Amino acid sequence: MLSKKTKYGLKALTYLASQEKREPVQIAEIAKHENISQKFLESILLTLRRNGYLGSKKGKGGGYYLIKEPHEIPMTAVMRILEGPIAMVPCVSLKFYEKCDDCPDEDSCSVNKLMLQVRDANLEVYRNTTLANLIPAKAQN
Amino acid sequence: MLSKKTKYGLKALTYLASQEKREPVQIAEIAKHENISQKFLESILLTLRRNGYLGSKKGKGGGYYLIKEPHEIPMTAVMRILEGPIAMVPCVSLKFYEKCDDCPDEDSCSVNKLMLQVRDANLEVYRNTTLANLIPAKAQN
DNA sequence: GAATATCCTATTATTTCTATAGGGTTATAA
DNA sequence: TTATAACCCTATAGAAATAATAGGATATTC
Repeated sequence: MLSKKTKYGLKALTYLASQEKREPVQIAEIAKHENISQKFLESILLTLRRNGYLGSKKGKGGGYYLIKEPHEIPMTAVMRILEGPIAMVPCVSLKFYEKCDDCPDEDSCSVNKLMLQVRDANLEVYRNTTLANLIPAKAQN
Repeated sequence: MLSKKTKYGLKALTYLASQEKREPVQIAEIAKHENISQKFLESILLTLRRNGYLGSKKGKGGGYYLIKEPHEIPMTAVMRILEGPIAMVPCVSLKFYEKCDDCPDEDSCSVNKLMLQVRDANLEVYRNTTLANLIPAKAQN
């Protein structure tokens, strides 16, 4: 299951990307528009800012805005920041690799074999999709 | 993350599939060979039996065995039985569809759009993989 | 009928996820 | 410089899912 954190983060990013101008958008506005708990969204946006995808401005007229262009934000990055590993098991993870305690030999492990394929299939999608691809047609003009 | 339930189930199925004869294998043997808690494995095998993939025999010389040939057991089925929906969000699930509470319009939802592609990529893998593909080379003779 | 192994239900333990609370800090406008 | 409106940060509690355990019932073999 996709966590709400990731779901909300994606929605917020898309909302920011579909803005005509790259001017700060208040948390409250995003939260209201996307039906998200404001406090929860706050922590999500903070995470995205710390990872270099959002900028923020304090005080009156402040808010969050995209630092990069939507087509420069690949889903691999977003997923890893918000959801964590793309792989379903640590033993096939590129960025979060860990050996399984219970598995003596990865090469002969059926789970490893299957999950390797799944990882590659997912990576293919995430690598070929950027935030720009997620913006609804209506707002793309 | 892949649940342990699914992981253990896959390992058990592979172990059964790699047996030379389709004779009952005891839970204890599978659990020991695959480093799985026996009681936990018991409930997993029971689920697979109830879904028509395993047969069982009680009493001495009893155990579990495959009912179908490995190449007749697609990963789509195994994953749905053990892990649940293949989709990461209910609103793109083929077998477990549910509308999102928070999302007014699926067609314009960026999460929906992305997760649809992810689902299709995963389905492609699971549909083209059967239990037979997971058996280690050593045991395939 | 004794031994063996599955069958079945219920319960507990653990972990992760989601959200909230509440205060603190900082930038901006007037 | 004061009020305002935003961001920043930590802690924690509630809920849900996952993982595992316990104990007895039932069926089969010898």
